[in-house]
Amino acid sequence: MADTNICPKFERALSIINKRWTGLIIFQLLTGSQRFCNIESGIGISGRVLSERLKDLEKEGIVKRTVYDETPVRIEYSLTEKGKALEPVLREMRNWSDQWVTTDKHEVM
Amino acid sequence: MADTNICPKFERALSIINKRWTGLIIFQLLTGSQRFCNIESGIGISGRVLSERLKDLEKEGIVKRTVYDETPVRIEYSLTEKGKALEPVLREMRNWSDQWVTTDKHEVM
DNA sequence: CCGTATCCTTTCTGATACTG
DNA sequence: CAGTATCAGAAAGGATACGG
Repeated sequence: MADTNICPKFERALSIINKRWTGLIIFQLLTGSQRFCNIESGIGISGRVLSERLKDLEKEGIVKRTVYDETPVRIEYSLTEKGKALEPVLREMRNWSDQWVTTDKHEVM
Repeated sequence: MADTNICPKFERALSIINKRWTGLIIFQLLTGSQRFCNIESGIGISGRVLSERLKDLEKEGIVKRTVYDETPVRIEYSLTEKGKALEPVLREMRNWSDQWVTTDKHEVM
């Protein structure tokens, strides 16, 4: 993507996580397994995009898709170890936003 | 933007930081003040977009633009307190990428 | 419920060219 | 050096409709 040379791994991490919705999806999954429609309504993402993101994250080994063979079938998404390891990142982000971000959106950039 | 209800501040933070290049720009600025062209060549961003991002970040109070009245004039960009406070976020991200991200790009998503 | 396929609109980006 | 303006192509997003 952007092949600079500062730090390839870091840049790659950014390209994974720094996509729209991804942060919210992981944030949501940190609270536990979720079904597709829960995530969808939980963060207000469209189905098409959520599907896309979940597949990306699955491919990256951050999210795991589990099929419970009940009737009707139940499918849940959860974080892998790699995904859970992102918790500190999100936590720090959360701290930062609590401290520095104002809610009054004078002008949303 | 995405008006869900999980955590407005957090979502806002994401919308600020989760834009392409922003992470890298801040990462770069954490090493100290930089001039426009340094950032530009440092991370391989086009001037047009860098200019845009810097203005965004300035408006958010994350980056400060300082004009040194020399001849020729010198302009440097640096992080504000709010910007520096992002260091832990980036640091955790860095840790995570060191631990979990592989460089072999089987297929860059 | 859990998606995928299509289509259409909006946004983003980079290249280029041009000021102070 | 430090940008801004324009422009055209690429990418991303949402809505809808449909299938397993």
